[in-house]
Amino acid sequence: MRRDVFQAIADPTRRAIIGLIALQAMTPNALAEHFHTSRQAVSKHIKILSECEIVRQEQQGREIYYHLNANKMQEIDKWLEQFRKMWEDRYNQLDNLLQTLKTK
Amino acid sequence: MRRDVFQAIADPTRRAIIGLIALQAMTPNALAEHFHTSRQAVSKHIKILSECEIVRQEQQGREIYYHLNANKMQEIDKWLEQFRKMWEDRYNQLDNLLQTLKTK
DNA sequence: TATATTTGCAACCGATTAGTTTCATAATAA
DNA sequence: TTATTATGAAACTAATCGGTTGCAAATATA
Repeated sequence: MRRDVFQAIADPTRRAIIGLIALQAMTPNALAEHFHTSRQAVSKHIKILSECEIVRQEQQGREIYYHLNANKMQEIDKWLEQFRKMWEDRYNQLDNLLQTLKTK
Repeated sequence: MRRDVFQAIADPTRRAIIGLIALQAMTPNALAEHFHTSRQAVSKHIKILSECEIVRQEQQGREIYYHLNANKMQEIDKWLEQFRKMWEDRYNQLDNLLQTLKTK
């Protein structure tokens, strides 16, 4: 079972879950209300996010609040670092402009 | 067929391909030498990267040089933007420190 | 021309994915 | 105690994924 941040954010539902709990910690039930899938399906997504430490749980009675571990998101940022100079490069900008004109 | 940048970078081989062509445009054959898979398998990865515009091809005779479209990488950076304040937040840093101590 | 090289595509295969339904457990409420 | 509620886990399924082999087309070389 491959379980890393990149595989975790590949799914659009999981990205949405991450976006939601970034604003506010939430329970699985509360999260499920935002999607057109079952509560169990959302729970499976949360499990994947837990396994690669993108979320942390905080038990409160029978409810479990899931928090975002933003530091894990930083791992993706770190990988992007090697390309950052490239998209800021003026030659790359020009190349992009030419490409855009070509497709029009 | 879901085909977006996030799904494209989920596979470690594809991330390696992206890393390689970021340094220098390469042909599929040259790329395949870096992996323990067949040339065709690498070609399939390139196809996926092409379909979501992460790479662009430049034909030269019978060879095809694949270039990185760094601007597409920027899309990921844009998504990360919403979390950037969080991991830079000193409270998040403290939370992370406490979590580290707890697991030791 | 005949041959070798570079590449993409199709068909196939086993493993994984994202969803479902059903069930068990633990905490709260009547 | 007896529901009710919140949750995770198990079993199953259709679709997708990442790999393979074999083949066809186009270009370069002998």
